[in-house]
Amino acid sequence: MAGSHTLAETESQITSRLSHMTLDFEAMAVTSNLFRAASAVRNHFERNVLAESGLSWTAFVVLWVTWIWEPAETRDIAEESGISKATLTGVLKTLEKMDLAERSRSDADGRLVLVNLTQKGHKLMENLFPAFNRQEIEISSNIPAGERAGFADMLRILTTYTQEQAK
Amino acid sequence: MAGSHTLAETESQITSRLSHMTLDFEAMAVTSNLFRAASAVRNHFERNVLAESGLSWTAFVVLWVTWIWEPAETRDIAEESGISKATLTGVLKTLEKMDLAERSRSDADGRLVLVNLTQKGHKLMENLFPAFNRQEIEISSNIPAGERAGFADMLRILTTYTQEQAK
DNA sequence: TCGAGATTGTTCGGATACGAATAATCTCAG
DNA sequence: CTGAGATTATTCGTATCCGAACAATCTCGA
Repeated sequence: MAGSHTLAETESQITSRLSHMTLDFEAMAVTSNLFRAASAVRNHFERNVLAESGLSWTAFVVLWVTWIWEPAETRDIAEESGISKATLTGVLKTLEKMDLAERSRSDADGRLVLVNLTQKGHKLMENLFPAFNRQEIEISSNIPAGERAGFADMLRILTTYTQEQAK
Repeated sequence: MAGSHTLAETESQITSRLSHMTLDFEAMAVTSNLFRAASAVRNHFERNVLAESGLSWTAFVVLWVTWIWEPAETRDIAEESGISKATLTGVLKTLEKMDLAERSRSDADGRLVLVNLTQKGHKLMENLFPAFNRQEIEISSNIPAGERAGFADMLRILTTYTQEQAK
């Protein structure tokens, strides 16, 4: 959502379309900006950090989660990555094809599948993750230092609330 | 990214994996929470507002943008919706199949395609959008009223910065 | 006028995304 | 010990999603 129209233009258009209604533009800005920001930041990472490694955003997140919790169970990876198990199966296929991760059956529970990074996968993450964090610092630097924690808190509040509603 | 692990657990794991590096966890929290929040809020909308209409998130956004700027040029819809032109072609096919939108060639410029909502599309949006805004208000109410505008501002700052970098 | 270059929407190939159905495995009450 | 029910990863069908290649159309200098 990287619109070329200004906020004022958009509000004006919306008002003319729904002039008979009362709308909360501030609430609209909160969610609208949330999606625009997430999309823009994600594209930024894909272009500036992930592009050269040939990883998609999701593939990187899966690789990252696996790297942190290795050996990781697929159900946990899916949960932590925010994707369905069905999607994860496909992403793991891609990562195996790239020789970055590998699957193995759990001895303790035959239903479970454990995921590990290959040596190539480890090497990649040891370079990629610091590069990622450098970009995170660069991006965060646009928010006043004193407000960063509060900003992160508000984001977490939104996450918690919407997830709570899901139950 | 809706993890079951606590922030402290994750930080501890990361530190043990990259103990030889200095990482900025606050910057990490900013971007990480941004994606979690966007994902959670989007899922919330899909379940609570979009599910009954059978619209995907993207299909709704495209419909919304078209509705506001109608008749809308596809290049603008793609830009405003944050998707590629290739993706838009597919989504428009879906919307046409659902009899919610329709395409037509521009008389002034034969390369352009103009998009309009059908009567059914208008009717849907006139019900859907207010319902959407009600949810936006509900979600935003979790952020103190005095901080909402500042929060939206910070999100916009992130969007502007990362898009600026793209040039 | 005309044609090289720019712009636009579509197609194509491949990856991501999910819900539902499925097969394999485990649990645990009886 | 056993089998009904629960849990897990995969497969299947369908819809996104994107970059690259493409065809149609427009622009504008010579």
